[in-house]
Amino acid sequence: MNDVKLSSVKLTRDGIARAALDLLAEHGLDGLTMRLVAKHFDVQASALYWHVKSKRELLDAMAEVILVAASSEVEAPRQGVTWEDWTIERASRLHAEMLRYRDGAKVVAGTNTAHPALFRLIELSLGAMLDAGFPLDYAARSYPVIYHFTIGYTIEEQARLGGEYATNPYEREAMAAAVDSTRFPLTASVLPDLFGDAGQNFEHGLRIVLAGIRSGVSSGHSAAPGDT
Amino acid sequence: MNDVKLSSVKLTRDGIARAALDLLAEHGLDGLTMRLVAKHFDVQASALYWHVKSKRELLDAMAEVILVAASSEVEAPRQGVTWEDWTIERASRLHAEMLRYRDGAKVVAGTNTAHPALFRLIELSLGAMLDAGFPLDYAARSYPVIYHFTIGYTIEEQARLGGEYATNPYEREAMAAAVDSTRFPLTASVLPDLFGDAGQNFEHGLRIVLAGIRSGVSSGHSAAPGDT
DNA sequence: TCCCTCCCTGAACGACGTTCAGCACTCACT
DNA sequence: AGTGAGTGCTGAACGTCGTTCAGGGAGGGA
Repeated sequence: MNDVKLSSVKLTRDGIARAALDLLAEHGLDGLTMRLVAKHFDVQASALYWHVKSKRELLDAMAEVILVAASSEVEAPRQGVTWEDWTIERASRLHAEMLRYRDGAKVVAGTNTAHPALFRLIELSLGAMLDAGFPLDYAARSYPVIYHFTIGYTIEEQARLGGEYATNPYEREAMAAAVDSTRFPLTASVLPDLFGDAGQNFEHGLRIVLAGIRSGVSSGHSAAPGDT
Repeated sequence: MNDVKLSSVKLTRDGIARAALDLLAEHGLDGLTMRLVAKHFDVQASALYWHVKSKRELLDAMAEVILVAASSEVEAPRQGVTWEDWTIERASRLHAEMLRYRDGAKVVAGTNTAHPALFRLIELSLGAMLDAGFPLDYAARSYPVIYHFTIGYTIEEQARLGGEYATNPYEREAMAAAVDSTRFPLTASVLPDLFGDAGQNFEHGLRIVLAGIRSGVSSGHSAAPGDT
């Protein structure tokens, strides 16, 4: 509704990033301009450059807000909680946190963030995997799979939520019209499952990944050249 | 080297997309402008708008080129070839095709493409999974996991390859300096595995996903409301 | 010959990211 | 009280971007 002059709050790097994330909902990633963010604070666009070096850095700060929100206040799995359940909860939280903002996954994807909260999450995850019986180097090479799947899934999910195009090409009818059901009968019969609006598909994928990790692939095990 | 006036080839939507992909290598996604693409053809930028409705559509066309290149000339797995090996080859090809162009994964991620070659690939994949013994609805909900992981992995991989930042924050030293090895000893000891330049990490992740699919997760099975 | 369609030019528009000189204001230090 | 060094912002400007649009030349069918 009212974007303009909401606050008069002190400008900070973090505050700017949070405001930018809120503006994302209404204007999308393409519509997110420096001037728009500045207007939110009732300020000139150039004022932002005192707190943020560039728009690139602003986007990084936005990604950091999401990632930190998803990883803060995490504790190691309590006794009785399986590694699987604990991990699903962590990944689901990241999923939900990206979903809160339009194009949230695209903001996070491929951005560099070196916040301690993230390393803490990784540390706890590795620890949990060790406790679950995995070798450390196997855990280190397998843990990112969860993250990568989460990112990839959420990007696709948010692309389906639209905004990008005038008429959403992921609409049930549009998809059904695009796929020739005589050439591709299997595909046509399971379109809702493939490009699912089901919502539980994320957890389904997550469980697949975890089961895969659990099943313990033994490919070329080259131990890291460090201490023995 | 020489970007300017290479061709005098007839302008087509497809040709423009291919040229844009080539220009991506040198200029990156941010540096890819309509005027730049136009200059490659020795033409005014506005000339492109006869063949392409907008830059958004150009990006879609670029994604289509990549996806079609990765999925064309695919045949069902030949006898004796396991579903796993066949799938790994398919995913690796997509991975390689995105890797050919800088920011290739970001171009593909979340873009809508309705080319028959893609549906054909999905159809063949579903068929292969049926032959491997999976129920159709399970296959339909699990197959995208492979795609999502591939996208997520490659985005992160290309982000590490840099361009985005002046000094690459993924450099071995930069990362090592960022993580406090007394607070996060596990993380610090396996940094190369986590943010691996190993190269074989992609296949490792792929095998995990496939093992997970094979292991057959049984979560809330809500059969698609269609034919029985 | 005229006309129609196909492609492209050239100029322009508004908006974008970013820079920079300058101005008020705060606050420590003399 | 006076001063000087930051701090945080204004207002104007620069170059570039995506996109639009009137117009024009080339070529083929009538």
